[in-house]
Amino acid sequence: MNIAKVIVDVPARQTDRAFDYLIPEDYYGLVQPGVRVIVPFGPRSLQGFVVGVESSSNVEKLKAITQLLDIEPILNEELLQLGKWVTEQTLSYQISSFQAMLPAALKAKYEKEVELIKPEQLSFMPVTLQKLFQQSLTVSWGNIENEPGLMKSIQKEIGNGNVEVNYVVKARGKKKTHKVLFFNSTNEEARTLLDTMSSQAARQKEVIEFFLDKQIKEVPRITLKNELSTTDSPIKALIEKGILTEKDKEIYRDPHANREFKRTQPLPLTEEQSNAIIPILHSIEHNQHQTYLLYGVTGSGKTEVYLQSIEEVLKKGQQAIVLVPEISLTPQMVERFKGRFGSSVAVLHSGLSIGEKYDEWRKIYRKEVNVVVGARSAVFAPFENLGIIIIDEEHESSYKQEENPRYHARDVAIYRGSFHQCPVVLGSATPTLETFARAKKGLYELLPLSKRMHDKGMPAVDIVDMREELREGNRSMFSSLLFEKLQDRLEKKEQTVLFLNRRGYSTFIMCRDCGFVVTCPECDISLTYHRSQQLVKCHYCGYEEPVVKQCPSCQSDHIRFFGTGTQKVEEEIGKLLPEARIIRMDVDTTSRKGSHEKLLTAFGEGKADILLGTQMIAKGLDFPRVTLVGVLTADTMLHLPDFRSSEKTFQLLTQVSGRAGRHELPGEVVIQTYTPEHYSVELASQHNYQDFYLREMGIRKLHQYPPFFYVTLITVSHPEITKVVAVTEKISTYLRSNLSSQTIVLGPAASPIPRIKNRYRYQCMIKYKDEPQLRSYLKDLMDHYQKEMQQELQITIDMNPYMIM
DNA sequence: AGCACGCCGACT
DNA sequence: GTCGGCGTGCTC
Repeated sequence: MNIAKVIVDVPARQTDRAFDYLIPEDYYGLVQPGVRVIVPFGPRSLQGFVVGVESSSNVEKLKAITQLLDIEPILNEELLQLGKWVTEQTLSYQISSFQAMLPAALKAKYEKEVELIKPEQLSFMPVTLQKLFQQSLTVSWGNIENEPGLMKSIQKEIGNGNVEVNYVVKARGKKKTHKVLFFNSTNEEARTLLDTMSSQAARQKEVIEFFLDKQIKEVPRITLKNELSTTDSPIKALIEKGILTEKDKEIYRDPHANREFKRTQPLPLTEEQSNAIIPILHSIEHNQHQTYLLYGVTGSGKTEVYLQSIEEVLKKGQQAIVLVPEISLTPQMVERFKGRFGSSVAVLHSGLSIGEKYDEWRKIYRKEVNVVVGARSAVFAPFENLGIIIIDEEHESSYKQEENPRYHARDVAIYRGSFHQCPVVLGSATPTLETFARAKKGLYELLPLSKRMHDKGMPAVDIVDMREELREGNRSMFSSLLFEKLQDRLEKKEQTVLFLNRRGYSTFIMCRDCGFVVTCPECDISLTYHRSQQLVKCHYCGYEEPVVKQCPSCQSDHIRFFGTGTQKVEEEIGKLLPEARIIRMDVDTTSRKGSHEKLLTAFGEGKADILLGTQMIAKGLDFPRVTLVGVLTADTMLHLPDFRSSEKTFQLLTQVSGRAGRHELPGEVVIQTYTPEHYSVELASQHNYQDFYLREMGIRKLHQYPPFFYVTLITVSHPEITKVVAVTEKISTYLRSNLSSQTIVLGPAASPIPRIKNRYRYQCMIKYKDEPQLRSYLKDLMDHYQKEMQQELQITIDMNPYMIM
């Protein structure tokens, strides 16, 4: 058993398999599946994952593992197996799946450096080299690659055998440590010590007394110095005498260090909640895998059901994973879990730094916590005795990873739930059609919560037809109804949330004389005007340029800004209601770390009357003084070329409406739209999921979309349009001729965004009911285009797309 | 992904 | 003749 099977850190088709390496004698028994190693690969050094250990290999000339990075496997058997499954399901590379399961800190960083191996030859080398190696024998490649002269001399010395190129693997995540002092004596020893010590050593005595007083055996050096306001010298003396020892001890960066969480007790459950929790508790008790759909409106008390289920799991000595959408990982949510379970909760979300995430992850890995609350990737938390997995707001699109591996957290959760024989609870007021259909079919168990807590009814919703407003001469972005209510709230000192799904100032800029539209030179997308910076930006590639005052095509100055973004609304409110205090939340105001939280806290403290924002304000917020919610244009999403657009609109509107009146004050909702008759708008205003579900299912069935059919989307991109069309054409022909006659292959068709960053994009959509061979055909396709994909051609395959772009 | 190897054009 | 362009194929 001295051969290791290693998956190396090269995400490419040709290297997506295990390579064999010799295990050096020193590492016998230590190299086991799931550990990370450093191995030579061609001329380089790479990080890799050991996936197997065997006693023989078919390869003649084996190289040996250079370094072992983990003493304990970083991926246990279950996770290795899960990684393989994810790879197969999503058609990605094994290495990508492994990396997706671990915190970024564990991903290697590579550096190329040159080393002077014969220092005695230095004096014969050019002065430039002598200077270069003056400080150290190794110099990073970055220092020389941009200096052609230096490069030449280095190359010559490499030829002479005096200098060598090394590829070093650098760890990214550093464990943060601090110095801790350990007290080695018993109390009695210490007392006799105190007597025998010289009276000169007053400071040292103080230190010993400190340990005796506090009855502790260890203390961080910093703490000791602060408490006794002493210096290093007495400590050093004690260390030399052997009374104290000093060690580096790992500490965790605690993102919630300065926050107190008030401990909460389980709340009495309503009858509905009790009915919902009974089957879950039953599954927990009997180690049964079952997927539940906790179907409850906003404010119906889903969280309490989660909390009490987890409590049961913890009582059994098992662990729990709670997934929440990235955006709702607000302090409010974290607070509820930390409040109930205290320090046994780890929190994982994108707001943490790489180091902080690593720390939280290690708490899980070392079983120091039993509960993890986190976004999508937390589904891979390395717990070994899972008792429950909860996915809150199951319908949220952020559970789908939009890069390789393109996995859906819900699928992973159910897979792990089956492995651990534990329940998976999906919670939502507006479940995805797929999930609700499965619940209806009995594949999942439906647990309804129909009533809002504290007998609060759903807020009243008014739909305003903006075409009507226009006919009556109201050209502003506020209907008279919404404006009236807005004024009313300002007078009553109550708060309003305004929702608009577009950032920036205006959505497109057109010349009224010749019809010229300002578009991105690299993407076929109109540019958005950002007024505060006087720039136009592309929301897809980030391109920006100064705003034009004259039409670039006909020089006319009849330039007009069409469409409305958050910036424009902010400005407009400023004009109409100058006394209103507004907080604007969109990508532009929340890109800095922590700003998201800061803005919400400010709003919660009543520092503003109006919260204006995009998508990101729709979820999870719960502010008692919000009594009015306005949706400025409900149909922005409705007309996207995506079979889920109605569903997404319905979910969003329902979600937003749920923000109003969650507490004592009754809430009102105003939805402005140009298509008031559309069923997603109408049914959302009535909070009527059931009818929406039936209506939408009819449409899905008619057009052969999920949940009736599976969908796979292939996107081809290349700088030349002819190439893109040709390849997409070939792919669809190939699939058509190989797949069953019930399967529908659509395309080639231009993608909804036909060009991004100078690359043309075409798509081919496969709709199928049963196609067991599909994955292998797609693999063959990828193999066939492998060479071209190493150059300009890009083919992405999404086995269950959530965005058709 | 890198990198070496290898085969064709413009130059000391 | 050689230096260097990037197409091709390999990495245990």
